[in-house]
Amino acid sequence: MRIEDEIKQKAFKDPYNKVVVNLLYTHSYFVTKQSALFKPYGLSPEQYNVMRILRGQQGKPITVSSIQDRMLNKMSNASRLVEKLKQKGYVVREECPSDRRQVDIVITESGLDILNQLEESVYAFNKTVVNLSEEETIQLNELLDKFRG
Amino acid sequence: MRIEDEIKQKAFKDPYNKVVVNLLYTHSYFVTKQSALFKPYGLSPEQYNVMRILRGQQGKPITVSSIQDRMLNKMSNASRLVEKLKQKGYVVREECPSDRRQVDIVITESGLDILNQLEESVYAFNKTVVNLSEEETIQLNELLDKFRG
DNA sequence: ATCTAATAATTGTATATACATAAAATGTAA
DNA sequence: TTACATTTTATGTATATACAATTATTAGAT
Repeated sequence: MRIEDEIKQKAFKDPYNKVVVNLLYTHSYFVTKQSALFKPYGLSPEQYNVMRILRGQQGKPITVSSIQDRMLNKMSNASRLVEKLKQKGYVVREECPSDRRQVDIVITESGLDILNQLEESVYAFNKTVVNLSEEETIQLNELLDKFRG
Repeated sequence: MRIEDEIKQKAFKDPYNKVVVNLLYTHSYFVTKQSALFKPYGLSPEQYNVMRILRGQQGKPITVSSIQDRMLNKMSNASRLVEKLKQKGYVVREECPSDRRQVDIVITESGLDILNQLEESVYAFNKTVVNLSEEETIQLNELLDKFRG
């Protein structure tokens, strides 16, 4: 459905102003659907994402600021998010030996378990929710990459 | 820059899983930049959007629930957002005569003023921040529209 | 060695979001 | 009319976000 019809707006000034609204609206559409996926596990989407970052380390510790760098939402608070994951037992936090300012984070077995449990349903959900052919999806990826300059 | 490099992830399972991350990441990239635009005016992006919805009514009142329908973020709280705009003097709220459950909202002169002041810089910002040609932008709009099924 | 600046993480605070519930008004059926 | 469900808005609450400030540590300059 055209974005103009969805939000009942007559027209946009130009494609640039339209695409900005389209990005915001499509994001909201997606995260609203996605939230149901994570809710049963007591994880927020960004918490899931951080767990994936940690798993990608394959046992190697990663500091809080490196997590922050890789997070999808740069403005969120890695320190507090990690604290939430620690409370659930999904990560451990330990002082970095080489630099005592830093804190090393590692995912636990329990964290890996929950990630594996979630993984298949996340993959299936993503494929289902994106109403595009594979070629269109590749094209959309290219345009989004270029969008950010 | 490719999303894999930006978030330092090696690869994605398939284009669908990649495009989901790309959408979230690009959204965050955009709203982070955008926030500086609205801050001097004491408005959040969604507050600006609601003011635009109200202006689109051309003086005709609109109910809180109709505003909610047209908001970009469906989960946000139109009632409280309208209250914030009222506190700033940008909207007035009055009981709907035909249905006393409903509340009619109308933008004020002061609200229209601030909107006009913001408009040019928002248009210019949007055109600048989107690093795409006009054709690519049109294509991205089509793909986002289709994305939502 | 000491002073200063820079960095890493945490904490504080105000606002926003997500979601459930409540309160008021209306519509409908008996 | 009464009873009950539905609709519309507002409120309550827990969590998340945005951003400033603080604390602790390290790096670099003199």
